[in-house]
Amino acid sequence: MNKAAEPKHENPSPRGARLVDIAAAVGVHHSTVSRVLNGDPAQSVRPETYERILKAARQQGYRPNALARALKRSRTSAIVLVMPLLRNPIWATIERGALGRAAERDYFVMMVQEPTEEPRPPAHYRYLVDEMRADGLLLATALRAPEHASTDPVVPHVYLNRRGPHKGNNVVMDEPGAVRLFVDHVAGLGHRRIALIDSRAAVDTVHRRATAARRICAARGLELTVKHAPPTEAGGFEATRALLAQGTPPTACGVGSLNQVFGVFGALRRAGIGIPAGMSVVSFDEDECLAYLDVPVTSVSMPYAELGGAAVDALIDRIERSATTADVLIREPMTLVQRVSVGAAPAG
Amino acid sequence: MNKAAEPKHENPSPRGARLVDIAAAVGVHHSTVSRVLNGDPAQSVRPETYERILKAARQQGYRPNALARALKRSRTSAIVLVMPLLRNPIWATIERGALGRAAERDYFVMMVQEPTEEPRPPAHYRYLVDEMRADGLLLATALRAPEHASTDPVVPHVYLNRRGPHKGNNVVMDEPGAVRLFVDHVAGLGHRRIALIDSRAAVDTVHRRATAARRICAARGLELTVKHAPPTEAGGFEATRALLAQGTPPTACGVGSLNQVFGVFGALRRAGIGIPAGMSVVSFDEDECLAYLDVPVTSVSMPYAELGGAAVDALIDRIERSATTADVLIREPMTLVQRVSVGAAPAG
DNA sequence: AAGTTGCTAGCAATCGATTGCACTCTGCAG
DNA sequence: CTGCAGAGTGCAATCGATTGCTAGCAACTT
Repeated sequence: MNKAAEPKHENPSPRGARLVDIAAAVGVHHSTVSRVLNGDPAQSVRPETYERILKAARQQGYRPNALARALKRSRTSAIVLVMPLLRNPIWATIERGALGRAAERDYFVMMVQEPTEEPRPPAHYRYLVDEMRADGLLLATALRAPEHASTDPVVPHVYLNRRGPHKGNNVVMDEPGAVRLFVDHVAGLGHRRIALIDSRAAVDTVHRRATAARRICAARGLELTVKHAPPTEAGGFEATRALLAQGTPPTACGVGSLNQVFGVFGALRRAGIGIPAGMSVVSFDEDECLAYLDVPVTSVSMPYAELGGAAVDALIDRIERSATTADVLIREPMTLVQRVSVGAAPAG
Repeated sequence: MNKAAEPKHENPSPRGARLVDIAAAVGVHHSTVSRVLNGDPAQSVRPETYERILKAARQQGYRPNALARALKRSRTSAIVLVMPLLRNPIWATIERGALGRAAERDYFVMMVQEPTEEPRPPAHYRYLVDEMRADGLLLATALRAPEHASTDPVVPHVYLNRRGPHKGNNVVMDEPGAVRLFVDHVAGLGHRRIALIDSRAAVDTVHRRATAARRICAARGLELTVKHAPPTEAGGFEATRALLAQGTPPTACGVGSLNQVFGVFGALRRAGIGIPAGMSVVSFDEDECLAYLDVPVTSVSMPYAELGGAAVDALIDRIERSATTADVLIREPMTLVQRVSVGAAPAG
């Protein structure tokens, strides 16, 4: 601690100005400054004092110390977003939606990456709230909840794009709706044998899509094959090869993730199967690049930014009003982006 | 010897246990607990007391309040990562590298998204340090620094994948090396007219690549065309069309971003130009999907995770040791991933 | 003239952890 | 028996902001 010569005596603190600094400049008590700056309605101040405080605060570039404030208020105004680290662009979209909404509501978002290879139970992230780094958790880890229903002291949290063990704090996409869009479209074109290539069933969204697909296909008398594979190019490739090895392969398939789409295309190309002549393909992830592939890919476009925003809203409601919110299902706008990878079923 | 029959001091705080709670349970002053838990070397405690403190802390699941600690220590152990919100997968990789390194060094990372449509100068993010939400800034906003050299009170910060107005706090990739890899490869196959399709020149990485390309091509007597376009599929598409409209179009091109690659492919396909027969293509972003396109794309693979990690190291060094670090250039491992989108130059 | 009201503002406790300093014991040397 | 060292702890200030309560003072009411 060598005494660094501070040439500027305006601000004794090495950091920014504090309440006491501007109080000293104006000649009032710092509590008065606090009330003025926070617009305390119970406080009345002479207009002149008011102006001088505001001016001094501006001049000194006052920024409230978020730590001290949070400590006193017992509220950090920060939330943690726990996300898997995947290349899938939907996560970026969800993130954008969440960050935007959080900013609107004056919250900070701290990101934590879920190690994909070794996912942790949501309870693992409790410490962030216990250490008072944040007020609540936005859990976007992909896996379904096999864990013990956590009855320990509850930390505000909301599950994003997955369902947790309890009702009331889940914000999810209308996956059955997306599946129906896909099935209706291809069934309308005469396809009777349908496939779903998706990530592993332990992923909640995948589970819901697969369940919905089975229900919908059963109701329509369609034959369904579900293939689970890693959400990568290689995963899509292998799943497609397995599909083609069937006696009577499907003629239309929905693909759960963008990366798998590339693999599906690769496998069909290698097998000499034309798209959509030999196989119709629909992606459940919409991305601009799909329009530029050798065969532009039809996809189901889902409102991921809204999903992120709605999850933030739900979490903040829980934090601020300790509200027992209801599960949120994001439906709109969900559209089928028709390009050319879907065609009529082959005759016969 | 008071045999406290586990008086189970009901934690009066609605949040987790505090130092005073475990101090009360053990029957010592909370300052003693603090020293024990922090392993203060200047402290001597009876082994028995030591054990009881540790046990009580464990029992009550003590978590230090990060806010109070940071307030007292004047250090938050958190850094902010400011990133553009782009679909480009390199950002996810940089992020992974940064988050991993930060975790190793016991720092938290708070993400802030740079609005892509309306980028802000780095100074805009100062408030995060001024409000003591973090100790420093990792600036990964893409634009080159046109701003006035900021001489105001310095906040610890490091520029990531771009260069700021000053030396010493920039961590960048060896873009000239990447360009050389590309040019050497295609020149070695006989190409004499080369193009670079990249984002706008205001982006620092783009500027460095373009500059390097001009220098290298000039030195080798190669003809170079640089096209700037948005880092999107549409951008790559348009740039390629413009290129093909030239009297004697180039026969090999490097493409700055993954999304543009799709556009380039689309435009070449539409123009009936084969890859690599009519045009060799190299991507400056490596991604697994490139291997699965109809013509697998040769790319330059760069160590983005290392870049993110090195930037975190540089920033933390600046924060903790207020060190005047040197600029960091990430070179290794940088490789040319050869696939099939590059071929010999057309004869003539 | 005394009491009441309203405006303006200060005092001090508080949030939870850290840390320099001081204090109380023992044991032991002088 | 006195003094002193050192082990083992406690006290209280501190970080910066918030907020319930108090207090001075002027104006206004009976």
